[in-house]
Amino acid sequence: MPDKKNFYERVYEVARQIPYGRVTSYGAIARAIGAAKSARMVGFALKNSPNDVPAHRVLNRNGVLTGKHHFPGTDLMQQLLENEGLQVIHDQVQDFEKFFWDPQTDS
DNA sequence: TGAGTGACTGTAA
DNA sequence: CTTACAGCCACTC
Repeated sequence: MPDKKNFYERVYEVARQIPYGRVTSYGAIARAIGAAKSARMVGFALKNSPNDVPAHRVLNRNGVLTGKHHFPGTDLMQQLLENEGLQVIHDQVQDFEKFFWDPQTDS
C-alpha cells in the first residue's frame, strides 16, 4: 500500500517531465502512473502539487483550463500557458492536439 | 467506519 | 457533429 502514497509522487514526477510549451491531460498522466481510472485524483494531486510542478500544463482531455479557477489570481494559468507560446482563447488551448504531449510516448 | 466530493473520461442519445 | 449521463478511484469530513 506504500504504492498508494507514491500516487502523488508519481503524478508530480510525470507532470515535471512535461516539456516547455507542451501540455497533457489528466487521463494521460493517470495512465502513465497506472491509475487510468483515477484521472480525477490526478487533479486533486496537482492541487497539492509543489511549486516545482507545472500544473498549469495539465488540462482536461478537451484542452480546456478546467483548473484555472483553482489557480491564484484569475488568469494566472492562462497567462502561464500563453507565456510558453501557447494560444489560449476562452480558457481553451488552440491546437491542443498539436501541443499535446503523451508521458508514455515521451516525445 | 461511513458517506460525500472532485483540476476527469468514455460511451450513449 | 454536439450534448448528456454514469462510472471510477483516492482523499477529506
